[in-house]
Amino acid sequence: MTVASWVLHVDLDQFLAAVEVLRRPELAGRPVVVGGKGDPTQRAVVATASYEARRFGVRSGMPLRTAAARCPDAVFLPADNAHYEAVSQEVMAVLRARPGVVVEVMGWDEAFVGADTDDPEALAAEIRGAVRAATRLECSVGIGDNMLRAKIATEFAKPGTGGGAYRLTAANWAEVMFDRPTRALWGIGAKTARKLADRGIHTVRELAGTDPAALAAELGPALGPWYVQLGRGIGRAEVEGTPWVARSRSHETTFQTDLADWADVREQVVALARRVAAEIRAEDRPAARVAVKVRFTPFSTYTRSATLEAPTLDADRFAAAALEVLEKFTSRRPVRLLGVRAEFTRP
DNA sequence: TCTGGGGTCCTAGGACCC
DNA sequence: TCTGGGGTCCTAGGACCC
Repeated sequence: MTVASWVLHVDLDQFLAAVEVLRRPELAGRPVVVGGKGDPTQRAVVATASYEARRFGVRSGMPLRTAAARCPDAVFLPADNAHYEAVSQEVMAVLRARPGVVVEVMGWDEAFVGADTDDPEALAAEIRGAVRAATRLECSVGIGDNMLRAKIATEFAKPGTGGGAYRLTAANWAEVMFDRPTRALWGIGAKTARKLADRGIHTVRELAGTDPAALAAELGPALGPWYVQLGRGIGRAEVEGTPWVARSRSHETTFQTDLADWADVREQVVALARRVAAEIRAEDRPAARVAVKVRFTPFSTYTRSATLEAPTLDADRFAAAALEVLEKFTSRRPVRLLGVRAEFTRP
């Protein structure tokens, strides 16, 4: 056996629902839907549905109202982000505790692990056991020769389809992926899949065989060639362990009742700006730009932004700048959502 | 059944400068 | 006389992901 460099993608199963069931064991086996304030009559969407709820067709991103229609017996729970963040950190600590590994966190419920080993399946089994022992949570592990393949491999490792781990490398990429739609690739969404289909590219095989320069001309100088690389299973192989430096900080709110009075809109923008300002001050990261997002009824969404005269940590100045940007909007249609974002200077 | 919240990166056009 | 080409910043929008 030779020691090689591997990428493992660790993905917690039905994370939010599983965490809620842990603190309320009587919910085990029941359809559980986590999202919003846990009130399916409110404007909010599903953050995570348990596998039992998914059997009724409940999916992430679906309005809670729809989820309730599909699964009237589901238990609806409010999202408790602070708790999920804490549990997530426990899991990441378990991953980082393995000797010699590099961990790159991708969200609350997933991380890449870079490791040199002659038996990645054994490492995957060790990780699953360690996470289970420390947190009582289940996870699936994708094994790959780069991050793209490891990430996609996780889909084949999930409960119901896989046995907890799955290996996807250059050796079986064509066999496993070539007949699948381009949408199966990490980075190709519904819109891009349609654009590719319009050009006669439906499968991963067809994408892999496309001339990168031709796609550059049609879909952009960077994106076009990148899509072809995705089709070929090529991606970053080095997992980065250095802490992520955020580019921006933002808050947004969807109002349960649209704001019809522009005075209320101004007031809410100031409140959001002050929340953002408090956070960037706590992080000591001055805002260089401010952006304001407005979603009018029914759903048209626009963003306006401006570079500040000088980067600032001052809440009054930041809020004033946000109000100034808000004035770039001239429509006075009812407002469904407001957002304020601070962008940091690039180091 | 009307569509959350928090992010990142890419693209393209225009301004502006040399 | 009304024409060049490159580089960079600013801004808005699009797309994707968790």
